[in-house]
Amino acid sequence: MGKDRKIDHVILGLLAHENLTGYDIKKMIDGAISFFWKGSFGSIYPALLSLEQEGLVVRAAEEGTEGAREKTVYSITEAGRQSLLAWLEQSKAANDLKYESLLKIFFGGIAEPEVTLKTVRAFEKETEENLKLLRLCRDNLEKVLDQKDHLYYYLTVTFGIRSYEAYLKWCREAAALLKKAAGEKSSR
Amino acid sequence: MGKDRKIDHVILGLLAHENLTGYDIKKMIDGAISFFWKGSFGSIYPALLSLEQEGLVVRAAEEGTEGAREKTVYSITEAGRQSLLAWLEQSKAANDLKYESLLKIFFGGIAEPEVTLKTVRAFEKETEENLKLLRLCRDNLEKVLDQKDHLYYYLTVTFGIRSYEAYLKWCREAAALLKKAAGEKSSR
DNA sequence: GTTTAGATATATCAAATTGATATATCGCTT
DNA sequence: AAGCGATATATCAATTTGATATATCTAAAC
Repeated sequence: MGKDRKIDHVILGLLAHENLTGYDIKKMIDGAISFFWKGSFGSIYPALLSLEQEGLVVRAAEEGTEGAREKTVYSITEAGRQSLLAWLEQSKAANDLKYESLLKIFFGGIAEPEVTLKTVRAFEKETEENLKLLRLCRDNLEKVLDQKDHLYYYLTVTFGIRSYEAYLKWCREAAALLKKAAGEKSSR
Repeated sequence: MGKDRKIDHVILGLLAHENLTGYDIKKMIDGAISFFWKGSFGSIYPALLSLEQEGLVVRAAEEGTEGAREKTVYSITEAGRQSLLAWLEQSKAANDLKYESLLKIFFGGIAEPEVTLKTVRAFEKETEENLKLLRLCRDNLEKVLDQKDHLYYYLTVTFGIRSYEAYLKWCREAAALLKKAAGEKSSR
């Protein structure tokens, strides 16, 4: 059973690029990968302590401790890099989704079609906003695509864009079917 | 804080349609909604006890207890139906995704492009299989679309199909870019 | 100059969830 | 009669969330 902490891979992956504090890690997750992965302080800080004990990360040397505010910058070790690589190389991956919107749509038969139509509209609006952000992101990335790691970031962003575009197309179809259902109901 | 159990809505939604045991609920989740929502026995059984205490479900009258194997069939109450409806009517919804595949792709720069290409291929294969199943599902549903609840089931299935189709399109683009990156590397 | 608001930084906790394991019965085949 | 897979419930450690608490630093506002 033991060793099932997904957050470890996120932390090691981010630290493989640069030294970070727990707070920095949270910011990175929220900024760069939140559209397909989330993480909270409550999992990050305990995981950092645990990774340190396992020797996969170490506290980075502090420059100028003088009067500096207390913070713990972490750095990945060679063992950490190996662990990360081992995870990357097993191409199997668990993709777990929890779409509360779809759950509401699935159970829509319990309420009037208008209720589900509202759920679809809310989902559509949220998706439009997310899509707008990701497109901005992509436009910026395309200017620097030649640089080493940017291809990989670009790939995840285009995944998000393709997905969101498909969601929006579906939203329009779904809304049309629900309006039809609402119409049939009222004209009986 | 309290009352944050998403599994409650799944259970109530399923019970709104028919009486079920905890085991039945697990089977329903696995069969009908697993492509966008999962649930384990470890959350279902405790939730059923809790919902019973809150008066949202009751143990259904057993027919022919004679020699029948022990099982607990649950039934939704009027209060349960109201609770479910209240949840449906607030169109806000939390959609939480955990794509381990994308996480591996995001951190792909640490390994050779071939490693990420393998991850994309594995994701593509899994998606193709899922898509095949959902298309079968849709074909069967289209024959009975006139029936009450089937529209809502159909909507979630088409959501899955549209998403998976978009994933596959992206997989091909991603594979092409990764092959190019691998080629540039070897010809330096 | 000082209050105040927002960002930085870490820690902790109850509640929810996962994934595994344990236990036992039933129905079917060998 | 043995064995296997499905039915059925329960439990537990480990993980994760989301909230809350605490404290400092920075910059703007007054």
